[in-house]
Amino acid sequence: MSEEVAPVVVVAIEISDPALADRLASLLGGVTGIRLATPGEAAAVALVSREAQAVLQPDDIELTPRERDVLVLMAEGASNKAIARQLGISVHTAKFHVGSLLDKLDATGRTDAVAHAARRGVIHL
Amino acid sequence: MSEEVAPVVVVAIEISDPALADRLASLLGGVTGIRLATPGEAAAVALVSREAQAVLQPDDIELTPRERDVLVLMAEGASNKAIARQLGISVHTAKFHVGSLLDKLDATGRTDAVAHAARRGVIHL
DNA sequence: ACCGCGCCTCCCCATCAGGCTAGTTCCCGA
DNA sequence: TCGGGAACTAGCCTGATGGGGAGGCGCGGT
Repeated sequence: MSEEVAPVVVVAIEISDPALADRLASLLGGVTGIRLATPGEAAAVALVSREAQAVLQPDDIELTPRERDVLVLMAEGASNKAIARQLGISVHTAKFHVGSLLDKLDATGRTDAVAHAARRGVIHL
Repeated sequence: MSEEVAPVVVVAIEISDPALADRLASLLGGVTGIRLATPGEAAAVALVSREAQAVLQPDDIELTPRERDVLVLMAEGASNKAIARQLGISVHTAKFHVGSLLDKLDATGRTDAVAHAARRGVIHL
């Protein structure tokens, strides 16, 4: 992006455990002198898992079966209309499920929701 | 948001560069929720140098620098307005870049674009 | 000098997205 | 038997999204 005058260390979080990764991200987010690497960005150092995956089980966010259906279709880039058609439901219902998905995944939009879900291991891209 | 009894994450610093290691140690020392591992202690995660790890990016889809910037922001769920603001460009230009991104990534929408990019290793979530 | 391309700006416009309130069934557990 | 949650449907509405065209500026290669 730009030359860094201040010695800010860019840290990439590369941890398989979504919950732990999330926690570290929020923990490090507010530290001055450290910046979390944006996805795809080259980082100076990386945080990697050092222990067998024992810390926390990937806390499966409690999604209803229907929400999972909607989520995978969203990850395919399907619109609400497409979701409705492929699931045999109305667009309103599709939007309903998307809405609660955004809520549960703490996302601001469907793109954010898919990214969050992928990061936290709820789905695989 | 619920407050969980979050255990302190033990972080080991395994970086060959003494200056960088030192700097990270002091930066992380004051972060609540994180404790630096004493030498030999079992740590949940480790900070490692990223330069050693080769950047494996199989098929780099030819994206312009600006498109990469936009893509990264898109992956974080940013709207065109947010992209424009964070990149210091107009919403129109943001839409322009998003448009060519959709084109190059063969996506039907921004969610699809991010999913494609993640799948093809252009970015990692 | 010329062209192509990255990058930027602006316009219009149809559609989509997401938040809102408000219903309906069905089924399970207290 | 009476909730309550899941699943579904619906309307309304504002803002976001994405496709289209039409330019301008700077740079590097031919």
